[in-house]
Amino acid sequence: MEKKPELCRVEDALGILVGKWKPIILLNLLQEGTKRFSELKRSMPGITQKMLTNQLRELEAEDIVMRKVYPQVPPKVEYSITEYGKSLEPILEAMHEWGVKHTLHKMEKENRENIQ
Amino acid sequence: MEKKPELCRVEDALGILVGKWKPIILLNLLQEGTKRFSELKRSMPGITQKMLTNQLRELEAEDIVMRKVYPQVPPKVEYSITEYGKSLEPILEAMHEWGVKHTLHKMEKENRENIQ
DNA sequence: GTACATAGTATACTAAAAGATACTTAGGAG
DNA sequence: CTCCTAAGTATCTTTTAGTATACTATGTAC
Repeated sequence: MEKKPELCRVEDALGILVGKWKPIILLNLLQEGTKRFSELKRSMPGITQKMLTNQLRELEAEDIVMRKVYPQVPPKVEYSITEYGKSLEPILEAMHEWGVKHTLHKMEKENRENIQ
Repeated sequence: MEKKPELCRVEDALGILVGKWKPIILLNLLQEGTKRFSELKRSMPGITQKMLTNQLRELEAEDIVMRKVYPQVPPKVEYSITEYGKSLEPILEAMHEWGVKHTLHKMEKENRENIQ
């Protein structure tokens, strides 16, 4: 672990991943490659137009997501993960694995508590 | 990457790490081993009593942090990372490394934009 | 000329997280 | 007896995140 907390950049990574929909968006795009706005929306039941646009814009600003506009009517906009964005994959993977273990850990704990 | 988004546990890990002070607390305890409440507070300028208690309680509830009360007056309470909590270290480490790269990436990007 | 489609924006609202500030508890020092 | 200490609680206000709903632009099909 880093010895100089003042140089700690954990929060930078966290800042990019945090947001109710960002991990879902990233996982979605990592799995499917490229998706249109409407496809993304359909695959995230419950998200509003505004939120999806919002979160995509933030990811775009950090160079994690690419936005490609086709000059057509009705509009067509495609989103995909940038090469740079793919560097987040190991972190997401590690978090997912940890999350799975944590779910088990919590279940075990609950069992112990219920027995006593 | 996991093929079944409905089984995705990324958010569980995220949920535990998120909070304005949690990463700082965790890093602090990982580096220093065990600390008293007041020591933690001193090493985090700007945090309020309430917030520190709050975040520690949440970490304790997830079995990440251990709380040891000495029955004295004035009170003495020590906090430390649990064995289980240490399993978060690789994630924090990965995030820190990524964060460092991201800082460089952003600087390069800004330079490119300023030149043009 | 009206309706439809997609990818938005605008505005108002609610809920959740964080911050500021004051109060509590009980033994020991003076 | 009054003050000090450490580790809290309690209450209130502010800030930020997220939701709901309505509106817009424009080429094509009918």
